[in-house]
Amino acid sequence: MAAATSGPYLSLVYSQPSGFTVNGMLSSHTGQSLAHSGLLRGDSPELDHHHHHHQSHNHHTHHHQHHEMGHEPQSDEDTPTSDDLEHFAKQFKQRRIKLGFTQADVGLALGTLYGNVFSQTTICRFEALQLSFKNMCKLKPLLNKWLEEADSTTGSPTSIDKIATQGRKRKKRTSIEVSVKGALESHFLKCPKPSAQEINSLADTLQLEKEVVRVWFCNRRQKEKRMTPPGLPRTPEDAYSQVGSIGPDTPSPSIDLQHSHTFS
DNA sequence: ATGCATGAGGG
DNA sequence: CCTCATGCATA
Repeated sequence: MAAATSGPYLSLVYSQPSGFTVNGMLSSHTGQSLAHSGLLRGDSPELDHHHHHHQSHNHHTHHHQHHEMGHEPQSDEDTPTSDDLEHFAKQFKQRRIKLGFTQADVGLALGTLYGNVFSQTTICRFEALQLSFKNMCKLKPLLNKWLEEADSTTGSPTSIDKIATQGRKRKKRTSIEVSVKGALESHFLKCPKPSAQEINSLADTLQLEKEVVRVWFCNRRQKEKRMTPPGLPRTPEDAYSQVGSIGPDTPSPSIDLQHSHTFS
């Protein structure tokens, strides 16, 4: 291991992922195979304008065409609610495990099915609802589709694929000491969006690179935007109680963040 | 399962 | 610079 701690990472050529393999055509499709449209991972064309859609809220702006509703939650073409996502995530994980697949397997399978490969990390975060509401909505259909395939396909020959991405040397993960983390968190509470100057000062005080501090704040903000915000104990306790008189569902963590758009 | 990181897109 | 989607590397 010649990896030094926090060594100078050079900007080498990056083996861009654009060479996504479009193979993976399952030849054992009992049903009908579908031709997916090549969608690069990095598209993100959906830019919610300046309208903050609240989580757990449907804001169908222009949809005067055909409205079918009054039955099951989310059939295929409607924005799910936070609760729907939560339930789906649970179901998904359970089924996935039952079928004997790992999170990594699913990520790969999605790549084979749609051309969009996902990492174990993303699947994990989806199951744990640790993604933004929008991101969850985007991934749900994909995972749902996978579920159908996985359980319907009897003894499918799981195809394997290798994703060769990574030609550039990634900076080694900086390990921030617990005490330093605590300091950062304190500052975050005071000011979640410090200016460059503030960041510089902090970096100097904590003896960290400015970039590290900046990124830390960015990541911290993202965490606040997750569906399952940090510091919100899901009371893992009393989760094994299989009482038959359980409620219809679990209390939805309807959280509302996302605001403060008042310049600096 | 999660921490730190990269990169695209937008100002 | 920020947000946001995503993931390598690591605990």
